[in-house]
Amino acid sequence: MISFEETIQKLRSEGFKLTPQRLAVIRYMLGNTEHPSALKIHKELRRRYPTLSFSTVYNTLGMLEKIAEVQSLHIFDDYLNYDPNIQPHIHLYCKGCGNIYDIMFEGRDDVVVPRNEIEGFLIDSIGLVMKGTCKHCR
Amino acid sequence: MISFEETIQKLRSEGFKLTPQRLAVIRYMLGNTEHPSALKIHKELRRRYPTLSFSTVYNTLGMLEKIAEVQSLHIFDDYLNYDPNIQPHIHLYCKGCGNIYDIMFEGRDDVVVPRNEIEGFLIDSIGLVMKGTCKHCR
DNA sequence: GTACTTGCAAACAGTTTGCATAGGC
DNA sequence: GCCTATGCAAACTGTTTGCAAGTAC
Repeated sequence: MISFEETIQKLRSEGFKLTPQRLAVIRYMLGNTEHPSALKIHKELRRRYPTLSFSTVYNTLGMLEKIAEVQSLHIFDDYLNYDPNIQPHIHLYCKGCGNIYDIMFEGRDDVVVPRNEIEGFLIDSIGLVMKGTCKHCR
Repeated sequence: MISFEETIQKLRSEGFKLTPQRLAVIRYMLGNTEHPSALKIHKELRRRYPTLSFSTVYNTLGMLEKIAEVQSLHIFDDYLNYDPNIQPHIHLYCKGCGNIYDIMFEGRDDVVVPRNEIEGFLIDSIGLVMKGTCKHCR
């Protein structure tokens, strides 16, 4: 998600209707670096849109994920987090403050993943999954 | 999970009882590089242990995870996979054959994560989450 | 006016739990 | 024999779906 206009444009061109609920989710996610859960998004937006339902939040996030304006993250066991940053990047979850920090590739073609420490962050566990095509299947 | 004896030893010393069901799960996981799901484990073992229940499979996997002889993996959206390899390593899931390949750190202190290709594997997406403690919380 | 979207409630699926019975030690 | 483990079924939880009413276009 780069800008409001670009996202709106893409939705229009794909035939999605611009409802107030969808626009609210889009505005909430734009530039949001907190990696909110669906619950958090729903709770926050409900203050201004009291009838906003969970299914609409999920529907909108699913729509944004389908047009690649948002990605869902499996950081915790029991729910998903959503990220408007769709560039390839790395997540550091701090067990102390609960923050989720981003490390970008920043134009580089690779990132060095250390076993112990990265940018002052002390690593307990590394979960790295890549999806794609193996050499036998190419 | 390095060996049968070492795992048995650890369970005994932690006060866990060695039931046929638990031994079956342990034998099934030992050296298994397929990253099976609980469903797969249950289905396979049920051929020899027709009354083996899902809850016992989950209970046993939970026990093995607690004593750090197994780790659970969030590779897919809808279920967990289990891995007896508890060394830090990387998973490559091939959309073609469905295999999950391991890349070990192999004594090194870091792994270079490229954006496009690794060991002949063509990368579509990278999911990397590290958990630990940030510099402010140390 | 015609779809598509919403909001509610019910369904869904993987995992977890409660409890009476079974069995390791 | 004691106490934990098992197996069944029911509960749980985040997410998804069905459908009547509402609304963007």
